[in-house]
Amino acid sequence: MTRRSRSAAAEHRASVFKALGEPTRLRIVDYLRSRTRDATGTEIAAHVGISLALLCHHTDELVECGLLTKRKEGQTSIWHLNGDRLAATVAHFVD
Amino acid sequence: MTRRSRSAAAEHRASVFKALGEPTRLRIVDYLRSRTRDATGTEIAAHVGISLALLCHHTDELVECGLLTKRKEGQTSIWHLNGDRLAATVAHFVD
DNA sequence: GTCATGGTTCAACACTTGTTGAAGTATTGA
DNA sequence: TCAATACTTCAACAAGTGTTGAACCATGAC
Repeated sequence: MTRRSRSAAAEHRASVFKALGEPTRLRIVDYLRSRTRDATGTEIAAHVGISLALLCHHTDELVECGLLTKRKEGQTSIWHLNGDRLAATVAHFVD
Repeated sequence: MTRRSRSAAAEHRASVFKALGEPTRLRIVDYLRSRTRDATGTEIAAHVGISLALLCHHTDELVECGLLTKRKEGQTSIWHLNGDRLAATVAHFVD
């Protein structure tokens, strides 16, 4: 691994931690982890206790860093937690 | 665990992730992890490539969330990474 | 078509954060 | 005592962030 790609990897790892460093977003991730199935926007918003507008803002960040993916079914958005990405990021700190 | 302490724990977990979510701080933590011994302020600042003033600012945050502890030997500050705290925080995401 | 539902985008705001350079403090050596 | 070292604190600034409410856009039911 080159110096450049190593630091790029560090930047990306930091972006995941940054996303997790916001209590509301951490609750979104925790909620998705606690379920076995993916969740709709309204489900998440209701569970976390925030508006859909705010949910959109936070899910944008979580998608940006690769922690969440979205698919649309009709008018409903369905969110999927990328567990591998999460595991890979924290794996750095596990011996 | 009560609802209150559970959310307090989540807040604290978020504060650790927030600290790790800044590339410069992540590099400080990575550097301390890569060493076997604790490091002085000048060592860290030199390795990470930042001023002592900026290092102070970032170490404050890392101490605040319990990731780092400091001891003084004369005029030198020596930083110790709290590996247990780090492991405990990310353990949540490891099955 | 009308209406409700579920989501997205926008503008605006207060607040926080990373960074810099300069000034200040404490310790050590000559 | 003088000077150097190793931080620490301060003030200031630009940039970014979380939150809100309103407006907007699709989709589905009737």
